[in-house]
Amino acid sequence: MTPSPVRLLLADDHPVVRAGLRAVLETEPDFEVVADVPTAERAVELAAGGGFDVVLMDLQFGGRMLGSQATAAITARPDAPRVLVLTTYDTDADILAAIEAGATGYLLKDAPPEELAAAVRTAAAGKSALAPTIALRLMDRMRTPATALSRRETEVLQLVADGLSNAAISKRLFLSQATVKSHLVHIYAKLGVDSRTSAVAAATAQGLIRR
Amino acid sequence: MTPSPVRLLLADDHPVVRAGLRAVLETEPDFEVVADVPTAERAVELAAGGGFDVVLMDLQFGGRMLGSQATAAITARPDAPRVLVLTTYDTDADILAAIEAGATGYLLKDAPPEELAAAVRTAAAGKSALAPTIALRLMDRMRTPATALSRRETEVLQLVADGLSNAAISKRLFLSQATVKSHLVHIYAKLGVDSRTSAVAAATAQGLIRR
DNA sequence: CCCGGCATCAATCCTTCGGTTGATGCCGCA
DNA sequence: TGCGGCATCAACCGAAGGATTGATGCCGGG
Repeated sequence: MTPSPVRLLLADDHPVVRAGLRAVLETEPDFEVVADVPTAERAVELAAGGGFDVVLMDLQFGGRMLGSQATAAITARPDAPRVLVLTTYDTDADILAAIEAGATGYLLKDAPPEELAAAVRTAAAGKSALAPTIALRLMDRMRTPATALSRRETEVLQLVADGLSNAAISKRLFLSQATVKSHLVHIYAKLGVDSRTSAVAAATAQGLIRR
Repeated sequence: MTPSPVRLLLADDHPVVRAGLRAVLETEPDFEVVADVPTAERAVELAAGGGFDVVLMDLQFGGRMLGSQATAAITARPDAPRVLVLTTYDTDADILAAIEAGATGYLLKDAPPEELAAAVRTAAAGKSALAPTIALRLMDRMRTPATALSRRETEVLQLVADGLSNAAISKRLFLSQATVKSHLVHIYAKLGVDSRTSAVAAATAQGLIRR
């Protein structure tokens, strides 16, 4: 008998990557790449129509909707396909956002083809598929919660990285400057630094915030 | 008659991207993808052996040798193939490094297949092939030298981005703090900002420094 | 040859950032 | 139910960073 194949939807804004994924995945006899789309919006539309088992979703699209938002939109529906996030970078923020959005797995684009195929099968079976690097990262984060910034702290630090002053941040977030400073002090302690610029440097190095 | 095809070497550490480039380029009848390699070192070795017209070279490899170094090594030899740099990011520093290393062209990975093929043909003919975005960038830089940071200024700003204080920077570069501050003032003026953190933000946004 | 940009430094002033201490309310978990 | 983490705010103070002015030597291009 021929088992029913795994039906795939590819979403990535790079034509070359789409072609590469197609080439790599179609060598697997039990995979069928049904469609590939260049935007997150198209992915949501197509996925809503049904007919897919697994969606391979990039996180960074050239603007507009984020991959994590698209992931949330897709997984929110009943009888939704599994979403495998496939991205180049591995910032903590991205990983958590994807997982919270309901992604079944998280892979890096430099993964070898076998790993990729294995992850797709794992995802199709409904099981969680995390790249080894990612898994390690999450373990680390669990083990040392001291390093983990709170939601609010991350928010503040991101604005610092964007070049805002404490005054500007306090206005943006409807806080007093005292609160902003307080958050920063906690951030410094967690990151082991003693200035805003080095906090940004440390956080970007650890992938806690977006560049 | 059949014109002799353009013989290609692909260098990229992402298996998926290599497969994608192969898939995209092999649809062109006048292209022949002779080999693809996952490291810059292998690219230099193979290119040294001859037999290639154009090398498609990634800039970011997963460590060790940089694409720009490999580019320099390849173009340094007599009778070298043309090198087309193909990368995801477009920081000014990367672009200039690649061009100084002797790259014939510079493309972004999100380029559509037609653009890619056109660039390869242009490069094979020995002409310069720059992606529109990149060309614009260079024009901008030429037109407004005010925006261009001097070597020293870039050096200082990079250390600021790394989280160093003025005192630390002055020690690192064997300068007085006055000089560091002076550089910073010029940097602020050129970038149109008024603090170190926003200078870092602006510079990373414009790709003037590494993240 | 001289102008202009780059790199270097000094001295001043003052804004604001950073460190400290201390306090409150809320929520989740044990 | 009470502890601890998170988020919020206040007041204070010292210092680092930023603004300003001004000056020097070097080098390359017009």
